[in-house]
Amino acid sequence: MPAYPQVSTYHVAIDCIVFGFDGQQMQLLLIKRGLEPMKGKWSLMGGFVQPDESTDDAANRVLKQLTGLEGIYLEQLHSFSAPDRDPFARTISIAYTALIDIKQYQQQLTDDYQAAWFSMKEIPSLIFDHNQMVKMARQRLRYKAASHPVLFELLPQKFTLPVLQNLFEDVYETEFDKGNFSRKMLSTGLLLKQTDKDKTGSKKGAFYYKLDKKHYKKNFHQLLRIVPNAHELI
Amino acid sequence: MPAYPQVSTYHVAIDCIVFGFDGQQMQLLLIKRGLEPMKGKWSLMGGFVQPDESTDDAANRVLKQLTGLEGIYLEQLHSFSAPDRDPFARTISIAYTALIDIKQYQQQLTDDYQAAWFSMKEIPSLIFDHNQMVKMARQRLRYKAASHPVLFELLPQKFTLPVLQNLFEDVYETEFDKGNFSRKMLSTGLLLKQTDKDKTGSKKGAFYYKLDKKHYKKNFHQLLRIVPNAHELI
DNA sequence: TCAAAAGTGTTCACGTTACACCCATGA
DNA sequence: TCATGGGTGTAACGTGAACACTTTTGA
Repeated sequence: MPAYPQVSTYHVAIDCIVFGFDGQQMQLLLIKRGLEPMKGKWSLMGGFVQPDESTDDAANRVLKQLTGLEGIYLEQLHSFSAPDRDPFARTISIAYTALIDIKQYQQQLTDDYQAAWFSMKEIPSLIFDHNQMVKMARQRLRYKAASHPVLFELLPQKFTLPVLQNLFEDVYETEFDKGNFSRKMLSTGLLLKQTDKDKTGSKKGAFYYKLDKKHYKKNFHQLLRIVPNAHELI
Repeated sequence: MPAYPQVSTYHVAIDCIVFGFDGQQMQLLLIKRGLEPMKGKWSLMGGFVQPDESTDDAANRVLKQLTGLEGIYLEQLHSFSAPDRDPFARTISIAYTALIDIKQYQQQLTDDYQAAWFSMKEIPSLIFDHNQMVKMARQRLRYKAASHPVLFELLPQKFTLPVLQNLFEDVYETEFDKGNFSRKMLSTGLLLKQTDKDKTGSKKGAFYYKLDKKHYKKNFHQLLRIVPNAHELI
């Protein structure tokens, strides 16, 4: 491979901050690192970028290895490049945020990677700058979710308004008025009411909704109004 | 330098999307590339990351070389990593958005780099994926400026409300009602009215304002309300 | 005194919030 | 029938948009 003369080269990795939602709380997927240095410590899922792939490709590949899922919602977060972030060798890492439906995630491969879900309040000390990555990912998710309907990526196809509200409340660490929440959410035109109900949460039962993919783009911006006092939270 | 065995390494570069504002229109700073391939074509200012620096460091170094200025507003935009983006050698580039006060920019070094300002409508075809970077930078700037007072970085210390309005109008490619604009802007508490006026624009003259650095953080979020119909623009 | 730009005031409509209320149903 | 959570109604309030109006001053 050609190179620019007298210009250094470095390892380039990707790391994935994988969020899930169990119906009550956001969860973070972590693995036990299988590589020295720091082998056996908790870590984000990551990998090195191959010569024939972009960092997006690499993130998708690594996520498929971990979860068995394809077409996961992925978004580049930030690159981390402190010269000493990996004490063994100079490595620049591009961090990606991934949002997955926790129920879709097949546990088949969990054992291979020793993966586990952690609630946001129980996140252990991670290798390198991974804790910083997680912190940034959460912040960015709040920012993004205030104006884009990304949080639906964390839910199954069918979900109820109370569950959706739980999700928003957990992401923004606040409580919403249920009346206002449901009215605002429905007013976006993004939700299609189903005929069946989820009766696990209450006697009356809550109607299921699906995301209206047709109107997804058109009403993209509407979520700005979902988060009350968004300016204080973002 | 140690390396992980059997893991490829690549060049890592930074590229800077440098925005300025001449009082009427946003401007983009470009240079004529001094390096093969594509020597002599218009390009963003960039450079390779050195072994002892982060990409932030590299961006600051490169910007100082170009403009002679330190402490410029810099923000990481995105990394670009298509395997063939640089046809000569595999290079991952981290793009940075820089906002500078065009009047502070000393033209001393312009000739060395053959730098020139271009209005947004006159941007030529650039090397590699640089046009894509510029496009993304503009989009992100709109997004960011809707909720953070970043556009002030483009103005001199003292500026008038009409000039500020021009800036917002150019960034969002729309027109604001001057009455509503000034009321909203002043209501953030970010602006300190000066006693002197700028009389170049009108007979009456417009009062100068300065940014109130004390309240800068406190009222950070307030700009959410500055852009009317922000949801349609972002 | 007029033109032109800066800046102020006022109205109306609408979105948001808070909170009271009704509904459905399993135990 | 009552407790519980789902869902609806509504009045008070605040904000944003539109636009008419006043101010200032050089020509």
